[in-house]
Amino acid sequence: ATGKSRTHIIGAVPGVEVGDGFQYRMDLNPVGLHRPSQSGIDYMKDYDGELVALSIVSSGGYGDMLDNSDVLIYTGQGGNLGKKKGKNDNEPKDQELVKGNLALKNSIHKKNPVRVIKGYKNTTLKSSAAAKNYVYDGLYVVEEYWEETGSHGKLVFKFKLRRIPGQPERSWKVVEKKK
Amino acid sequence: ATGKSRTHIIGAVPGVEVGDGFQYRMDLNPVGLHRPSQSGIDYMKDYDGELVALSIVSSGGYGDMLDNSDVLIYTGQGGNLGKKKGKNDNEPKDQELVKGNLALKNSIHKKNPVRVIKGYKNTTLKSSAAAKNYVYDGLYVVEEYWEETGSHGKLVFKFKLRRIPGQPERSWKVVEKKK
DNA sequence: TAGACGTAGA
DNA sequence: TCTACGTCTA
Repeated sequence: ATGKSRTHIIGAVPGVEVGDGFQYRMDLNPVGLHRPSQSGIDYMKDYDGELVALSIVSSGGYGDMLDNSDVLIYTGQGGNLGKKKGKNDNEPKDQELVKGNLALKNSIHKKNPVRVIKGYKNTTLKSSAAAKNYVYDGLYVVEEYWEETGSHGKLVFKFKLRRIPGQPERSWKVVEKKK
Repeated sequence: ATGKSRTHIIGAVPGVEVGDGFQYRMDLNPVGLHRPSQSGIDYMKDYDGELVALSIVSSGGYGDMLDNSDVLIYTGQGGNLGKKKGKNDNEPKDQELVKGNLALKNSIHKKNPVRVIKGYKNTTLKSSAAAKNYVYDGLYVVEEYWEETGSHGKLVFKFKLRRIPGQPERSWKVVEKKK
């Protein structure tokens, strides 16, 4: 919470441990966990020019499950899946294999660790009185991806991530809070 | 920076002194300085049912001057003055004497103190290495307001605030930073 | 310059 | 549900 680092860190971030909680998306930036203020996928250009994924935030905004298993299915970005406020461009469209989606795909064969932050908006962590909406869940690898056709008939990417073994167990309990 | 207070505080906020700096708009919320995440005017319903202004953030986004004098001219909200990203509703329109604008107007005869936070986006405070984009400038009273017609031909409100005497001098120096 | 799993309050 | 002087990266 000092100045601003904003470095492209691959893998574990010094000083950040599994279970660390943060109140706002933007609090993830200065510690180096996840730089974008809204986008769910952070990525960088690798030494060979390929995009690789650095971290993802899974907040349930795209309908992805948030359990404590070691497998996470993450929906790609784009296609107007987020609840748009813009009046005109709400029409769903095909997702494209670019930017964050392309980075996640590349990370499959790169086998690089990807940080996962889970967002529990409108929920309360049992062990914490203060509002910690985002919790660092540890390092994952991207195992595979596939295409689906949403109920709206448009293309959607799904990425299957698996938590790397040997990391601290997640002991916190998530409790739904009625808004 | 603990939990969240979010109380409707009129006047000075305990623990916050003139010159205190904050990095993000949202950092102003938990300390009780200014609750809205984007809106420039915070207000509440007074005991008599009238809206009164609690605080304003002057970031220069509406073209207001930011000097160190004791008088501040603040532009009302609404009318699509902020640089809109929405594609369709960019058309400027008359500002209305409601919400924050009405609260500022009422504060004239209420004579209640209004907190002023000055935003120096894309600038650096000489005395601070870390990014402190928002600085608490102290308590002001709203002396008068008037209407203007913008270059676009639409109605705009202007509020004249005067810094209450006897508060600490502001010693920091603002230096423009090329982006 | 525009897009993105943002936020708070009315 | 929508507005609001947001904030980051590409």
